[in-house]
Amino acid sequence: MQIRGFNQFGWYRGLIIIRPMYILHRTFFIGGNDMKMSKMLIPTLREVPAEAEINSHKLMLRAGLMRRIASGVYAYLPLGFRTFKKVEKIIREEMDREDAQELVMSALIPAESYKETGRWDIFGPEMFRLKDRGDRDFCLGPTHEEIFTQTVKNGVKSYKNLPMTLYQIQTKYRDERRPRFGVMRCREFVMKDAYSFDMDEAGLEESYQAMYRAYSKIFDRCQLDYTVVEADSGAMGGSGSQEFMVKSDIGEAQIAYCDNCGYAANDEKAECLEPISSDDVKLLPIKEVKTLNVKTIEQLCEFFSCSAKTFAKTLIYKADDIVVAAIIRGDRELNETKLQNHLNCNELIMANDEDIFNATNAKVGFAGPIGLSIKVIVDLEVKGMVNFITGANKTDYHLINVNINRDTKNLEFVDIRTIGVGDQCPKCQNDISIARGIEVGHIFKLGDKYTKALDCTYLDQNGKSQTMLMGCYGIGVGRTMASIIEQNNDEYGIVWPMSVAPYQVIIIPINISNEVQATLANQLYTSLQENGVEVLFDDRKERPGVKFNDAELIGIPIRITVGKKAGEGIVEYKVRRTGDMDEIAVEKVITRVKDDISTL
RNA sequence: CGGGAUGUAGCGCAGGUGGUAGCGCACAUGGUUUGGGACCAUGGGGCCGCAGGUUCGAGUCCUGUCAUCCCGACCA
Repeated sequence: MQIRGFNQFGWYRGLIIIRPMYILHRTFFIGGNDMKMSKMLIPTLREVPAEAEINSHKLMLRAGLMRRIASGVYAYLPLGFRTFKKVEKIIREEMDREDAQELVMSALIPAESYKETGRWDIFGPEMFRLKDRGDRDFCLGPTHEEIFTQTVKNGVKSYKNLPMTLYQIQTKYRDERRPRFGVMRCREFVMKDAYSFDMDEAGLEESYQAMYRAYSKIFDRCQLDYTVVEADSGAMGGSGSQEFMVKSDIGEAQIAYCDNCGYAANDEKAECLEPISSDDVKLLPIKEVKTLNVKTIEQLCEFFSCSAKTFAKTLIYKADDIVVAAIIRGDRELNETKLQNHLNCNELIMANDEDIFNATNAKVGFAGPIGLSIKVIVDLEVKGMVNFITGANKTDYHLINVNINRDTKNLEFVDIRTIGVGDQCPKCQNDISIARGIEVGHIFKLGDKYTKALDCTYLDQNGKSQTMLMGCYGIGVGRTMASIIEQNNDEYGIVWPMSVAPYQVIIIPINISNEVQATLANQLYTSLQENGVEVLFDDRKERPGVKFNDAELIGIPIRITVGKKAGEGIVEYKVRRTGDMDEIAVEKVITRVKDDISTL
């Protein structure tokens, strides 16, 4: 199927016009010429706006990098936009190095594109939807698998053109239920998304590894401390995916990692091993116990005066309208991703009171594995539990001394719990550690999920039609920028790595009204600019303290102060990150700056 | 979507029991200052989120609504 206005020549013509404008703007013009602070929009704040909670968000507002437009929608101000463009530039360079081709798709997308793969419905309320004047459905693109696949389908016919990786750096729209933490999780955000198209598995693997290399270099160049973790690929299908996680306490994802063997995985994905059961405990006969109004695990612990580990809790879920039961040890957390993958369903929600009553014949709080007629999935760990307590499927009753192998049959045993502290590494059995991370990048082997649905094929050497295999790869640009701040700040403000600093140097004349200082500072400013250094000139009629504080807040790596010794041709040179400070002759500034730019 | 909180000047906040809206910072002008967020004087800036209601009178009381943030649920 062809999208209107999107035929083979249409999109190609579009590229010719749009791409040069876009690239010129974003790649080469990091900024204008006059970098005098007295005329620039850098609205720093002394106090933290009430809207911000985490460090990076507070600092981005205080340093005048951005402002909120609506919940989850932000504007980047001049200083913030410079860093933003630098991150984009790094991404662009590393993508290009791996022979990915840049293009730009539209953000406004007709519904048909998503209807064919079913995602028009699957996305649900997370997709921003709108209609044109002819009442046709459109959306603001949340992600572009369909569009890229269609474009490649129409533009690539032969094995001779493969493999091919395309990417764009473009604004995405997702109507998040709860935007959070400034640009970390927002509703309008810029994403670098790339899509690879290959002939076979081996090719996909190669394209995937190329992106792995590119991503590692990108985050290295941003000086981020990150880990690559195994990620869940269930809902998207495909054969594997990894996330690039920036270690941070404010991260929304939990990572399970092993210091011994290097295993690291998102906790949605991390496997839990089946514990070795000991057989020397005597199995006792089942007994029914009246537990009037004792429903929760806490209440049960108190009632039976024992720990949560002696219970098996039964959770009732609705998987695409089918009611199922999931059983895990009382103190464990159910991993909904694992359960959803096992059930292979689109939607998994906790059942309501009515469904629970119909399924268990009892009020909420008294469900158990024995006598249930619905599908029951039991966590591997429960297999080894001896004489445990569980609901009796009868209001106000529990059963004690239940043993799953003895007392039930035909249940499915699956790993459905979330890994936690005290668990073992699935690879080497050492103790696993848990940390939090911010997902800044995700690489994904999609396989034929989209190419098959959209019939994206090529002709092989034998003239036979084959389905292409696809990978997709995303980086959140704003999120990366915020993560850099999250990992690089101190009590005074941001400490930008040189590679992404909005300016490399800031010149501060102590007293701009002093002619000697003003002249020297101006000369220095001009000669640094002539030498290709990105320099900010604080020519404001402010007291020194104000300028120093602002310079530190906005995090410029090198500060040059022109003060008392201006007459002798001596200035003060300070490195933001280390705090190292010394006085040097003006003539030596250029060399020193160039040196520091290449090493810091 | 459930729970909690907050909306008063650009930012941070104060405004018992109703009586013409204030403070600090920021901003403008003049002056004195100039190596770590100066001081003095003068000045500008407000539909107290919005809409109803009660009242002679509402920032304050009542109802509704919108927005923002936090916790949770959810999630390419």
